[in-house]
Amino acid sequence: MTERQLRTWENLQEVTELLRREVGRDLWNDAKLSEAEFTVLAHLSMAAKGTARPSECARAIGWDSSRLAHQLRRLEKRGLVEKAASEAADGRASLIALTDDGRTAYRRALGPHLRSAQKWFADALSDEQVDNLADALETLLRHGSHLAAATAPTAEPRA
Amino acid sequence: MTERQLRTWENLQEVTELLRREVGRDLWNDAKLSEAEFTVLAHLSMAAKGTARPSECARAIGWDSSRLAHQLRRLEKRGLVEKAASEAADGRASLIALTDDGRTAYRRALGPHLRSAQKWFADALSDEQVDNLADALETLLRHGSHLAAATAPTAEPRA
DNA sequence: AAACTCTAGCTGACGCGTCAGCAATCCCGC
DNA sequence: GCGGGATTGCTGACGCGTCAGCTAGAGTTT
Repeated sequence: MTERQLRTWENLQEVTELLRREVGRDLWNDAKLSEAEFTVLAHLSMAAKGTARPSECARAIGWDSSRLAHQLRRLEKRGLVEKAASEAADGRASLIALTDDGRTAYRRALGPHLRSAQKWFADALSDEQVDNLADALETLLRHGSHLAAATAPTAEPRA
Repeated sequence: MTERQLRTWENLQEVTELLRREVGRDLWNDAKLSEAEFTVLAHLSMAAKGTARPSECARAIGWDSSRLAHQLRRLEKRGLVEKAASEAADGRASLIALTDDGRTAYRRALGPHLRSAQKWFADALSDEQVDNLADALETLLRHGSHLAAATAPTAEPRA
């Protein structure tokens, strides 16, 4: 790695840690939600009737099932989510549902959260910078997904 | 925020979470060190004689003192760091020192860690993409520091 | 010197995220 | 039908990071 690449890599870590912390703090101050809680509530709010299966939800937001299960336990403790009876044929399936409190909390959080992202991120960059950043991120994402697929945790077709 | 800005913001979060996880995993597999441990060991390795004051170290790596204290406790438990007698005039000061194990662990981790960063980050991007990314990150960092300074936790000159 | 304030350093509580591992269910080939 | 693998969902352990709050020494004010 060149000096420039290394510096940029370090900068990436520094910037993302800063943004993560500050936007997370804003979200907590504005709406008493963590970023993780917001993410789950957002997905459930999109879903028809505010219900979803854990596995489907996990896939949609890119988490593993364990991470989601832990988060659901915390959300349930806060009363923002509840387990619903699943009518699926599959006996393994369960169903999670947004409570009224959960829906309200999400609705109240959405606006401030977007404003916070704008304040810390969008306000800083020109249109051209956004385009360039988007390009680099897409490249990194493709590259990363490609590499990750090679070490796939999902059953790999035996070579 | 425009649609494009929002998508880029979401992509930024997704990419950085991916890189954080994968590079962290590599570091653990290669050298049995967490990213946080590596960061502290790196700073102490730079320092003359492998010793530093907590406050100075925290400032250098951009952590608050609490975060560093917790990490030092874990590092000490692993025997990679130890408290040294401070000869400073200031009775509050303490001194932390790299142990031999700590220095060895860092030396062994450095190469693989750089290779991992190259694999996940530098290999993906063209020189031009790196330049553009560096530009955007610098802008975000300046913007963020500026905003953070306004909400300064450090004693603000009374208005 | 007493009182105030600032700085250095630490700790406990708590939410987050990874990993290893478990139980139940489903599905497929025999 | 039955045994083996895959999928779904969960849990406990443990390291990380934030916050509130504490002690103690240092510098300043009155």
